[in-house]
Amino acid sequence: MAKETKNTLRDSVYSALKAMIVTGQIPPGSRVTENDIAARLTVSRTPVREAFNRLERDGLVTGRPRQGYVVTEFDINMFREAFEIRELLDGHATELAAAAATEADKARLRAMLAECERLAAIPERTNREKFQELEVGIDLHRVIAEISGNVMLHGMLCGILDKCQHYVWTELLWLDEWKIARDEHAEIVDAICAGDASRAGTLARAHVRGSRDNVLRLLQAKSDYRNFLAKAS
Amino acid sequence: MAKETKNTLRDSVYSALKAMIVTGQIPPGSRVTENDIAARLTVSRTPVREAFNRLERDGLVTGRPRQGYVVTEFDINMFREAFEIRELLDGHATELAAAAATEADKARLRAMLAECERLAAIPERTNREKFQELEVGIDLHRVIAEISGNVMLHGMLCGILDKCQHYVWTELLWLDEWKIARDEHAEIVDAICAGDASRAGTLARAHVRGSRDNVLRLLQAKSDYRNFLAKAS
DNA sequence: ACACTCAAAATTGTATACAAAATAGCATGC
DNA sequence: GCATGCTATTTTGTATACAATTTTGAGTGT
Repeated sequence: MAKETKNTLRDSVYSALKAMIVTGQIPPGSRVTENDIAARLTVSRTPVREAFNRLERDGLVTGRPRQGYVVTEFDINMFREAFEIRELLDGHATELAAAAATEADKARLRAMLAECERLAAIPERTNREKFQELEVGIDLHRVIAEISGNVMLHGMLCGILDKCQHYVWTELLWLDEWKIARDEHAEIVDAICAGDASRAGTLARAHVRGSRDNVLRLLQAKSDYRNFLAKAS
Repeated sequence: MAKETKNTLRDSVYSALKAMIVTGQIPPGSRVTENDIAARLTVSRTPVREAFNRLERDGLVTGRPRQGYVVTEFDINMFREAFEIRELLDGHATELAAAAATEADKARLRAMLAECERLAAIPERTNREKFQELEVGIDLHRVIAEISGNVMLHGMLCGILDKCQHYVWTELLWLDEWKIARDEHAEIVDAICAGDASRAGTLARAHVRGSRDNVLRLLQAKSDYRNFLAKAS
């Protein structure tokens, strides 16, 4: 997970809070107070405040003046927007990666695929192992963006993935389209290794659209269910 | 310029600092100390620190622990990256805008074009009026992104434009391709008003590539000149 | 003249104290 | 019983004090 402990408290608090949010330990919609976090991490409020500022800029929490911070809740529309952008950025990054990947890069991607396969092959695996597979699958996209060589593109894509990761986890965990994603990842990596930028990009865009459809279908079902309950009462 | 004075000091400081950086009052590469800014704005260091945190997240300043903040300096490569992303995002946003624009939106765009024309027609205009024209030209892209309806896309594009705006200003001010940009803007707005998403997107992408070429050519010339001087000494 | 060391100054990082505002709870009136 | 208004508590916003670290510069020795 690349859990780097920086030398300043502010960075530690930022990393810790971000991890708690991304992994869903602090669920979306929950109110978070400075004193609370400061006490939990045994630091003063100052570094906590600065961490909140950065998280707000990341879009992971939203804060209104004098009303504190709330872990950002995504609605269906925000997901639609995020995936729309991801299709553009991820597609382009994958094209670039196909043109720029060194042998070491290709080996790295193949290793991540193998790790996914290994985790998928475990019989009667627990949620922990499912989470791990999802995480490696998401990291694959981060690494591809890194290989693209466009640092800004990499940063922006990571930002979007961070914002969605928790939802992707908790939602997709119950879906059974895992093998599809694995196959698509394998195809993308293949195209990159073959240096076929055009094919890699097309595959990546289709993959993002597929993920979007899965997530949106689930969220829509949830929403419909809530409406049904509301009408019934 | 949409100069909104928020109710908290932190936001005011953030806006003020951002404006100073974006307009080049604080030139790129210059070191900025907390005490300095705090004194200039007659506030304590606390809100200044928080503003810095956000600006760092925006990429407008870069800070290393215990070494303070420096206004981010863009090199040629960062511009290449930024324009590469802008081509994707701006192109897509323009496509969306062509499909989503209401009559009020179209009127707004046409008004901005007219304002550009008016500023361009002023005889013997000063730098101030040139700046204004550039600013409206950049704002046009922000507004198009807003009309697209994708809030996240709008936010990301504004972030990129903010980072580049100062450079675009100071560099392009000396170029004479203004009429080209005006004509391209007019064509884009025409396509949007006609509801021709495909054409609007294509035009927008070509326009971004054109801007990129202009900026990169200037920066390259500068860089070559510096190298020439270095070799001569 | 140059390099090196050590101390002093400046600057950031953190904690805490105080002020302002919002929320919550209670009491009062209808 | 419910709504309304006030107070009390909680929580954020800002300022300031202190600690830690980096930078600067003077001074000394070679």
